[in-house]
Formats: sequence, C-alpha cells, structure tokens
Amino acid sequence: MARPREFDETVVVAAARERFHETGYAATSLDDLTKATGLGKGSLYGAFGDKRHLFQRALDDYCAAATEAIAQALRGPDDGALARLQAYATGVANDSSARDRRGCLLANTTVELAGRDAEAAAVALSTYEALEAEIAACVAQAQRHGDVPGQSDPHDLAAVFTATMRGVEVLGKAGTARRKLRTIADAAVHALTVG
Amino acid sequence: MARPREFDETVVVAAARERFHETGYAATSLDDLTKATGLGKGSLYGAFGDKRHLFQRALDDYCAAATEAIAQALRGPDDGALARLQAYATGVANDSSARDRRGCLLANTTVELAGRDAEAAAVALSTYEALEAEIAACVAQAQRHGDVPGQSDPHDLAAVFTATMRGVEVLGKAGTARRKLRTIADAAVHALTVG
DNA sequence: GGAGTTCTGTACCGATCACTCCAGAAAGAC
DNA sequence: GTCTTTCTGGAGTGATCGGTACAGAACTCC
Repeated sequence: MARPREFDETVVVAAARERFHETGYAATSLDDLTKATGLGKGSLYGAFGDKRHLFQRALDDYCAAATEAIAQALRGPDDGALARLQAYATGVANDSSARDRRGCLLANTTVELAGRDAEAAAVALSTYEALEAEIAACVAQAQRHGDVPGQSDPHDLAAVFTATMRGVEVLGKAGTARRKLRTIADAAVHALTVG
Repeated sequence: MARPREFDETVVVAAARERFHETGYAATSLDDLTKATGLGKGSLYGAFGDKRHLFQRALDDYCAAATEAIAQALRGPDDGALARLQAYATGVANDSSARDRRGCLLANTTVELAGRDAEAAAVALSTYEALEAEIAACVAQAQRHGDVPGQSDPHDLAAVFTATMRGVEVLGKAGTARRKLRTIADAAVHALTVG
C-alpha cells in the first residue's frame, strides 16, 4: 500500500530520551535529535509532530520505566521490606552521584518545565505520587513485620522519604560526594525506624 | 573625565536575577534582559561582559542573600533553636508552593546548569554547604537545650534535613499541594527530635 | 509494469539567538 | 567653549533555532 517505516518508534524514542536526559529540553536542538536518532527531520516530524511531543513521549517512557522499576525493586515479602527500602535509597544515592551528573530525567524536567508546562507538571506530579504510593506500601509491609513502628501513617513516612530522595538527586547534581549522599540515604531509612 | 554611568549596578543585577529566576538561564534572552533592566545592549555588555557573566553575578547575589537570610532566621538563643528550624522548614514549604511556581533560583540553576557548568556547580555546592552548616549549628543548639537527642552528629542530622528541604522544593515545582509540603516539613523537624 | 500511498532526506523558511559596532550623548579637565 | 573619555541605545552581524515544503524513494495492490 505504501512505503513502510524504516525505523522502530520505540528505539527512536529511547534515543531521543537519552539525548534529552543529557542536555534537557531547551538545550537539545532538533539537529541534536536527528543525529541522536539517525532520522531526518521529515521522519521525525511525520512520526511525532514536533519537538515538544517527542519530548513528551520520551518523558512518558521514562516515567513508566521508573515506576515499573521501583515496583520491581520494592515488591516482595514483608520480611525484607525495610532492606528493600534501604537498597532503593542507596541506589538513588549512587545514581545521583554518577560521574555523568545527568541526574534523574524526571527531576530535571520538573525543575526546567513544570513551572511553565502544565502537561509536564501533571506527568511529574502523578509519577511522584505513584513512586510514593509504592514506597508507602513497602513501609506498611515493614510496619507489619515490626521493622517500622506502627503508630505513624505510612503515607506520611513515605512522603518525607520520597522528598529526601528528590533532595539527594538535587544535591548530587550540585556535586555532593557520594559518601555524603549515602549517609543521607541511610539516615532517611533510619528515620523510618524510629517513628 | 568621562560620562558617568546612568544606572546602579546592584539594581541592574537584582532586576536580571528576578528575570532569570522566572525563566531560567537558557530560556531568558538578552532581549528579555534589556527589557527587565532598562539598559541597552551596549551598557549591559560593557558592564558585565556577556550573558553568562551577568547570570553568575545574579546567582552570586542570590546565594549571598539566601545564606544571609538563613543565618538571620536561625541564629538566636539555644532556647528557641528547634522552633526556628520549624519556622524555617515551614517557610520553605510555603515558598515552594507559591502560586508563581518559580521555586528556588539556586535549585533551578543546579538542575539546569550544574551538570555542564563547573562554576555554577561550585557556587551551588558551596552555598548548600553553607546552608547546611547554619542548620547544623542550630541543631547543635537544640541538642544543647535538650530538644534534640545528643547522640547523633548534628552535621548528619543537618544533611538529611537540608536534603529534605531540597526535595520539598522539587515537589513544589511539580505542583504538590501546600498542605502536603507542610506535612513533609513538619516530619523533617520531627525526625530531628527522635534521634 | 503502472497507480497510489506513505516515508525519507534535504533545501529552505522566518524568527530569534548572543553578540558587535558605532555614532552621538554626557560628563570633567582645561 | 573645546578636548577627551566613557557611556548609551539601537542598527546590524552571522549563526542557529523550530518547523515546513517537496521531490524522489520504497513499498503494496492491481
């Protein structure tokens, strides 16, 4: 019927996401994107509309992957709930102090765009809420198992915990040493256990 | 000897800072800056060099003001130390959920530039460290007064506390409700008191 | 082998970017 | 007043921005 596409849309979105992650939205030009994806402008615009829409696709992709990843990392038996939270926190500290200093695409987007772009803000907010819900569930498990005192609302505990993780991401971007980020992550976990 | 300047440099820097705060570095054009400051391009370049240098001036200005402000807010007798920390945390939560959603210029800059701009990263890091030092001092006061248990290192406590404040700023940008940010701020203070 | 349709790469668009240049204005020195 | 010097504002710079137009390529269907 017609000429078929020569590219895989998900591969292209992944390449664009990578590029946006490196330099942010505004500082990534269409020229950068054509180089990163290997596509010409015609194909890019034909498939995705414009830069903004391509970015939204990449961001949605990232958020879905992040939500999926945290669910994988935190779900399990009540027994190891606190240990899973600890491992997650350590992972955030490690990622945030990675040499490339890209940080988290969601956090970067939130700070760069959420104030001016309602759609980006909505995705950011709902993703953060989803992450927090996963953490709250895991905290509740730890409460059931006796590792976290039961008198506090797990949602409140999860809210502070996620906020601290966002802070670790920002401090990592500023260049805070990995050891210090680890200390903060450990303290965030410890705070859960003392009510 | 020669024609004198018709503008006050500090006023101009303040106007530029305001503009940068609203839209960030990349998204603020020189045209925006001439409008915001009232100066022509000739004067702007003559006095500050280029956009990057003007931004650095504005950022330095902001960081100095922020450091000064937190010192003012936290210094006082041992007696009210914990209350001052609480007031500070509440203030961060309120500012972060302000309607204009500008957030904190330092946090915005960190996320936008620190990964690519060594000078901006250095200013951000040292400012965050200065803020943390002020908080650590105030925590130590609260320990002396008995409001915060003495067994923990005040610097560690201050590190988590500041990280959580950074997180509140990010979540505020995403659109998190003020009440929730307040809950997080309260929990961050509460965490200090339980060791 | 057309016909029909969609995809692909590129040339091109006006707008805007950061930045430079320069003629004239405004001051003190004499 | 005149000279010298610096400041001022706007016109003009090439480069780059996001986005469009379009000719030809690649495919299926008949």
